[in-house]
Amino acid sequence: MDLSPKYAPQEFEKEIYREWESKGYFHGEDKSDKPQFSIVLPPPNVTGALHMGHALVLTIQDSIVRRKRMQGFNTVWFAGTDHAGIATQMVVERELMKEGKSRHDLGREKFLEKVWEVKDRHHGIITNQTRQMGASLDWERERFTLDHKFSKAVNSVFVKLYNKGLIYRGERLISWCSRCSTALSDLEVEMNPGKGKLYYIKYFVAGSNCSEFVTVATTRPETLLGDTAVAVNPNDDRFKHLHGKKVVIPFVEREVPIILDEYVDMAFGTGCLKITPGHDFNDYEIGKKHGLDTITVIDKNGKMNKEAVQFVGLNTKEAREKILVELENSGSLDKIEDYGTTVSKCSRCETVVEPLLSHQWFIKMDGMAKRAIEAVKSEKIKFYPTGWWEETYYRWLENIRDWCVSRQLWWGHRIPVWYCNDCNEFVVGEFHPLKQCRCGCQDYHQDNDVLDTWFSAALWPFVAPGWPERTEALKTFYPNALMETGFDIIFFWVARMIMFGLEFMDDVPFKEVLYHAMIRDEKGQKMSKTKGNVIDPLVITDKYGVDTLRFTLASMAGRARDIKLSENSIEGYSHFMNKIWQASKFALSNAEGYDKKCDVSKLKYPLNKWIVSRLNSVTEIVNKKFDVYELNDVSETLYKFFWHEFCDWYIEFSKPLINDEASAGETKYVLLYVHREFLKLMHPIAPFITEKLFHANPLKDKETIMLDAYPESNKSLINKELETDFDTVQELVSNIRHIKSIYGINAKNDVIVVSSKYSKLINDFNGPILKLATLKSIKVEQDAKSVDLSGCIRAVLPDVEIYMPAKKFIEFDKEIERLNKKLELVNKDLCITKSKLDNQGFLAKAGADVVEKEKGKLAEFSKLDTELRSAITTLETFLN
RNA sequence: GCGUCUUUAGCUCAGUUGGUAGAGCACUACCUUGACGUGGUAGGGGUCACAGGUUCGAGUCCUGUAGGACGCACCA
Repeated sequence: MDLSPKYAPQEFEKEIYREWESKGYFHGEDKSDKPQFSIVLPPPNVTGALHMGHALVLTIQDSIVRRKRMQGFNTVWFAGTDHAGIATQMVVERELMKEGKSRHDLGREKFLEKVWEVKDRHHGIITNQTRQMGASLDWERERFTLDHKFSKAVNSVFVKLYNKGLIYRGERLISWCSRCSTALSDLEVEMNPGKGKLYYIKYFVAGSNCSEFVTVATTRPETLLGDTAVAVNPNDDRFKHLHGKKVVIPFVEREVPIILDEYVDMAFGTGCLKITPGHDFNDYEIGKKHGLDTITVIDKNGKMNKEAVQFVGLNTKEAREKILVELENSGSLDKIEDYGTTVSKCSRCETVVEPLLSHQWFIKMDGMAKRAIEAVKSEKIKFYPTGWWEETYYRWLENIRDWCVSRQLWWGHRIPVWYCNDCNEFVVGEFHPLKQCRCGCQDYHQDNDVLDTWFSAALWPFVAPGWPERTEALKTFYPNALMETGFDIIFFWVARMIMFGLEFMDDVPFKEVLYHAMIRDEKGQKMSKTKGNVIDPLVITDKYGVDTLRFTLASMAGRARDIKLSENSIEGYSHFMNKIWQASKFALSNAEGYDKKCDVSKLKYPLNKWIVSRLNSVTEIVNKKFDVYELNDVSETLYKFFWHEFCDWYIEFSKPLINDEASAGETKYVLLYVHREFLKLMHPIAPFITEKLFHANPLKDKETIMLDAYPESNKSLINKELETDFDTVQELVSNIRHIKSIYGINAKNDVIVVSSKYSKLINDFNGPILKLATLKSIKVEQDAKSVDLSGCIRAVLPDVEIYMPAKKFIEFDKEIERLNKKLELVNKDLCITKSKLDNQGFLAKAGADVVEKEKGKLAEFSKLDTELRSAITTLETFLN
């Protein structure tokens, strides 16, 4: 097969993916003798376009999945997309807004038709982009979180929870977004610090004829219309004379009691707190405790309602301004201070949320939360990276509040509750009730609200394989082996999946959870369209190839919480892909004449033994790191091995062997063999380039690399001694290159090496050393006596002395200076080691192996020291 | 306020159970070496935030201080 001169991924990626998918390689079996590996894709929003976050998810999960598949697991990666309630509805509402229309102009049915159209349009986009990333998802099992069967599952869950008493309908204070016009759960509200003011307002004591008053401090004067009490701390002496009295709320002229509650902080503000149970969560609690009325003064559109006397119809901001003016005029406004406060905003649209009293559906969480905590504590579920998220998870679950699951939207799973048209009694059931109501009426209407998107998402691990049907797939693939997701949705999603999994399957939904980092720009800023710092994965893959992006992301997927991504770093990794391409070209163009019967366990040449040993050592590390999901280490290990061992040393050393008939057959085989095995190791992270090159390798042993076996380390092929020896050879070459570089010697020259220990080794590698160190000849001597040292540049490494006759280059003073520098370094090492060994405490308390090691070092450094000194003395005699 | 994490070379980060600090990028010099200039070779560059403590020995363990990030809860 001819390979193009440069790495050009655009030429083969799409075709390879098509081939994989059409041959059904991604599909796992419902029933199989093989062990299962299952994982669900966190379903992307149907309306979203692929961004770097997706690219990271797909890279990590696909890498893990591909390796497991290669390891022989019956592997399924469940594909799906999310209907994403508010987000999707907003997309369509925005489209309508351009025509000056609202969803109410269309009506529920027509509006939903439109949303489905949008869904169908976008679905193809996001799934194709997902394919483009190389994701080996089981598309045959693809689901949509609002498909028919999913709805069945959702209804069934709702009804079961209701029957167990875990779902209830209640009138409560909830966070309301007036823009989205829906209730939100606690998690969908973001608290941001903001600048505000603290207003001090006088409330006159009833019956005092405006002679007596209390001053309350508030950040939201417009809510005073809904005040139903004023609270003071019972221990506060300043207000003892007012206990039992009432004050008059301005404008509405309502008399409300002064109540006593320890909640009030005497030191803050005036020590006097106005209570508005209808528009503040703390006040609501106090109101409940003291049996106060709850008065709502703001409606669902964020406007003042009919309770708001002369302010009816104004929005809250207008109302505040007007109220302040009037308070000022009447002398009731004491003062205004700047005040740093927190503003609660809708996480979706950033509208300020209003606490509102309304009827909603809630799920009781405490019981399920306890089980969910236990599942992690008992390690039925293990978190990766270890030791990071457990605390956060426990804390949230320990303090969990009931989950408000109803949303006043149209797009989503409609709540399976039917109300009698006559008496308003409701029936909870999976289907429209057939029986007549207790009141005798037959007509029902379904609840208008839908469920929080995360309600259905929480069912994903068991609905994906078929629940509520008891399918074979469900039996095989539940619990999932792994859940992989961003830590930002640990509460939204992970915790809830665990709770629902335990509740409905009586088992954890997955055995391990792997959290990945957030992608940021190179400065650590969040990527956002408004900031203009977005790196589009599709632009990147067009330019550098999918494998480049995947490898970059994998290299950065470490334990860190942030990934700072720059195009620069991506470009760097594209060089690695090119390196693989180029080295492959070399290996493959030299394939002709390889020894077909070669057996890697019976190699003749040390160089070939060495690289096979290294391959197996690296394979061991890669597998170990893969097992604990440290993809950054996997990538780094592969990068270093391929570039700095296979290319820099093995390929270079192999050249003389390839040109020698005696060694050519074996060396060519090993070249191809290591190439093929490397491709397999690399395939999970960089699937396309490895598949492409695999087919070009004559040793290819499967129709696709995807289904080939992932390499296992063969320990009998690891030769640590040889690996260490080879380090010495590398050192030798480096030292010679170093001297030559310093003296500017470019020509081939002669070198004498004195070493009793390594003479055989150096002779074994004679040819390659000559080539890499650019030498004419290398002469190996057992001892230095037979060597004429005059005019030699000298280098010393443990058990090896190097002499380079170079009289015409040598500058004796310069050379002495160089060696003295070396000596200084060695002496520093020597000192440290000596002081250790002189230290009685060290000798007494350190482990024997450590002491031995130090002694070895001492011997080595002493020897270097002696040799360097003698070299310097010799040179000095030349000087004099 | 509480919790989790973080501070190592100019930048981005590794650093296993404590045993003399590493990589990539960037930088400097040299090399038009038949796989690759998207390359090669050599090199410079670090009081491991600070202060204590444990230890024969601390980047690594403990305590505190100061930066930084995130999460949770908030005093109206």
